[in-house]
Amino acid sequence: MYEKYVNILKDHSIKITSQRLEILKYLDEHHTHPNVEEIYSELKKKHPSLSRTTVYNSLEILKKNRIVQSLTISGSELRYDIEEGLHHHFLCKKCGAILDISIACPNMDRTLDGGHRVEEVQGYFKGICKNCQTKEKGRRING
Amino acid sequence: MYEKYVNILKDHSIKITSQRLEILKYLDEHHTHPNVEEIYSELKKKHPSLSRTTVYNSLEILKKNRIVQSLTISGSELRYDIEEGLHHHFLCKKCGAILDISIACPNMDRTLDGGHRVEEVQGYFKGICKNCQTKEKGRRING
DNA sequence: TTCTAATTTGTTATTATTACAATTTAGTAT
DNA sequence: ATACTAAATTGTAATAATAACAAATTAGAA
Repeated sequence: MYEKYVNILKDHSIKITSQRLEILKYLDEHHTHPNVEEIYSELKKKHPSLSRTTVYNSLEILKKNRIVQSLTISGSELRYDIEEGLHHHFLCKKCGAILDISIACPNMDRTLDGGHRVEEVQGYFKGICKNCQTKEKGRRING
Repeated sequence: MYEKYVNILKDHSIKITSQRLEILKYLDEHHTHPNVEEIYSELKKKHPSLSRTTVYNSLEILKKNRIVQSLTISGSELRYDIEEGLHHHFLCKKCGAILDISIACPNMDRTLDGGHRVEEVQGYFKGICKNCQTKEKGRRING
């Protein structure tokens, strides 16, 4: 059940702990780009001894190993995402959802003229998501 | 001297105050993407009565009017930038500098398939800037 | 010049994150 | 299997950015 996550940690020579496995599993099963608080409070339900600091520490080591990435799109807190292929993100200003956006971008090959060495690329789009637009229309029609 | 900034505020029907003019002038003359603290402490030198809250409030109203934009690239604090044509940003992980990047990106036309209405687009690149790379090389050669 | 709503100010509150020290544990060597 | 040690976990306390708020001030209209 946790084999997949055990292997990910092994591949990166990261010490295997139940906390790290749970966090990794949570991110793998919830592609909602949760913040630390959400990860912490959800996992705390099943593992009451979990500490917030451990969530911070674990995400940090996973990040250093490029297993997860942190998003600054919200502006007030970091959001976390399993790294699986380059993609961009869309933040809905109305409902707050952060959605994956798969678009081709010529700049995502991590090179850049100007001579800077690019190691990370993040594309952030903000606006109103499809779902919230539908709701808007509905409200207008119905009064 | 402040005419340029007076006009910008007038064009947006924003009440003209000396604080707003100074903040706008500072951003116009310093394209270093400063944070609130930097703007505040710099302007405080010449205008000792300035309050940090005013800097926050002023930037907020300038942002709502799309005169300035805030960047979340640093992850720990908002950085501010005068809005002048779409461009991307590069953050140097070594020296912390945030540099403007002028690259063409097909996604920057603010439309996006998937049905989301895009109102803002920000491209963040992180790595080591040209300048810091030069320093690295120099150090290696000299010992 | 007067008036009023908006702005500025200073302080206090909130929230995300980091620092730190004590306890526990994973994984290696015996 | 056992003992050992460095690393991880935990809980608490500190820090830093931002927001909330109420009183004093001011821009701009009447």
